[in-house]
Amino acid sequence: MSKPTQTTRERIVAAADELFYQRGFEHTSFTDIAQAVKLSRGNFYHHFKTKDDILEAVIAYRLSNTQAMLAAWETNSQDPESRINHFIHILIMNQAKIKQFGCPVGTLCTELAKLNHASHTQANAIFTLFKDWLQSQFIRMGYEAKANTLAMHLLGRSQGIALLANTFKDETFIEHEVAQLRRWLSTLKKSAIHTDDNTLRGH
Amino acid sequence: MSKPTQTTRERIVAAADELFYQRGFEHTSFTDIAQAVKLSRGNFYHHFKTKDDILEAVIAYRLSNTQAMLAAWETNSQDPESRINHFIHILIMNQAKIKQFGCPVGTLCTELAKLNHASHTQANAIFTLFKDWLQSQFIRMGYEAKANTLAMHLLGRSQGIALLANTFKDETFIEHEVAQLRRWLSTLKKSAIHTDDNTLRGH
DNA sequence: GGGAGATTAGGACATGCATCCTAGTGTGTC
DNA sequence: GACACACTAGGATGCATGTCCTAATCTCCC
Repeated sequence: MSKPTQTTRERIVAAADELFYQRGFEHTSFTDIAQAVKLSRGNFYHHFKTKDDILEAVIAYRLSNTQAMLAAWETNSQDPESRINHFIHILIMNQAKIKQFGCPVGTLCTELAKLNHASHTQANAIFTLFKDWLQSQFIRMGYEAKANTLAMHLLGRSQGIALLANTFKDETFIEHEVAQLRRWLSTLKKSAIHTDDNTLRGH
Repeated sequence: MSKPTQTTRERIVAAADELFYQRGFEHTSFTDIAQAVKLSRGNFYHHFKTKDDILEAVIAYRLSNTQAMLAAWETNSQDPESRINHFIHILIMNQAKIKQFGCPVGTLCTELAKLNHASHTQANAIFTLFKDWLQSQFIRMGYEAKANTLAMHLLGRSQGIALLANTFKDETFIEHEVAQLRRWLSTLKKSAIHTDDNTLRGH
C-alpha cells in the first residue's frame, strides 16, 4: 500500500489537479504534467493510458477531498448554521487563488460542458456533493421544503462571486459578498424558528 | 461599405461568435469556422491573419451588440427598475442556450483567464459595459453610494445562475432564481424612497 | 544473487492545428 | 478590352500534441 508506485501516481494526480485548475484541462498537455512531476513523458503510459484517464483520477481525487472536508465540518461544528458558514468561508480562505483561477469546480464543469466531455457527469458530482450536504444542513435548520432551493441558491451565489472575482481580479468584491451571504444566512436562522416559508416565496 | 468583402467578414465573425460560444475559443479550430461559413481554410488568411484576430473581432462584435441592446433598453423603458428587469430577463429569454452553453460572456472570460490570453481585458470590457449600465440605473433609482456594489451583486447573481443552470442542465432553477431577483429588485425600489443605506449594510 | 515484474527513459508515430504561400478567378475602372 | 485589386481555393510547412513502443533500470522475493 505504501509502494513508490502509488506515490508516483498520487504525485501525478496532484500535479494534474493543480495544472487543470490553473490552465484548464484542454490547455494542459501531457508534457506539462510530466515536467511538473519531473518524469519522462512516455513514462505516463505506464500510469495512465490516456489524458482522459488522468482527468477521471483528478475528479475522483477532488471528490474524495471534498468528501473529507465536508465530513470534517460535520464533526467539528455542532449547529448547521456554522457548518454552512464554513462553506461560505471557502471563498475567503481561497481568496487569492479564486482571484487568479476562479473556482476549481465551476471552471472545470464549465470547460467540460463546452468540450462535451464524457467526464462532465463525474465533475458535476462534486457540485452535487456540496449541494446535498448544504441541503441536509438547511433541513436541520428547519427548512425541509426549501432545503434544495436554498442549497442551490447558495451554490449559485458562490459561483457568481468566484467568477466575477476571477475576471475582475477583485478580492474586495469577495469580502463584500461574503459578508452579505453571512447576513443572509443569519436571517434564515431567525426565520426558521417561525416558519419554513419565510424567505423564498417564489416556488 | 456594402461590398461582399464586408459581408463575408461579417459572416465569419458571426460564425466564430457562435462556435466560440458553443465549443469555447481554444476548442474551435480554423477549420471549424471555415466549414461553418463554407469557405476554404486557407482563404481565412485574407480576412484574418491569426486566430487571435478573429477573437478580437468577435469580442468587438459582442461589445457593439451589447451596446446596442443596452441603448435600446435605455430608450424603450422609462424607469430604471424596468430597465434592470430587462437585464434580468435575459436569463429567461436565453434559457435554452444558457442551459446548453452557459453565459457567453462569463464562459469566455473564464476561458481566457485560464489561457492567460491577451484579449482577456477586451472580453472583460463586455462585463464592464453591463456593470456600468446597471450602475447608472441603480444611481437613478436613488442608490448613489451603493450603485457599484448593487451592480456587481446583480451581475454576480446572474453569472451564478447561468453557471449552475449550465452544469446541472436545469431550466427551472433559472426561473426560481429570476423570480427571486425580481423580488429583490422590487424591494430595492421601495427602500430607495427612504434611504440609500437600507439593503447592503456590509462595507 | 538471479529472475520476474514494476518502473523509468527516450524517442517514434500519426494527427490536427495555426500559419503561410501561390496560383487561379472574379470585378470594377480607365 | 486591359489592368489593378479583392477574393477564393487548395495545399505546403512546421510545430505541438496524444498515444504508443522498446529497451534499460530498479526492487523485491525466492
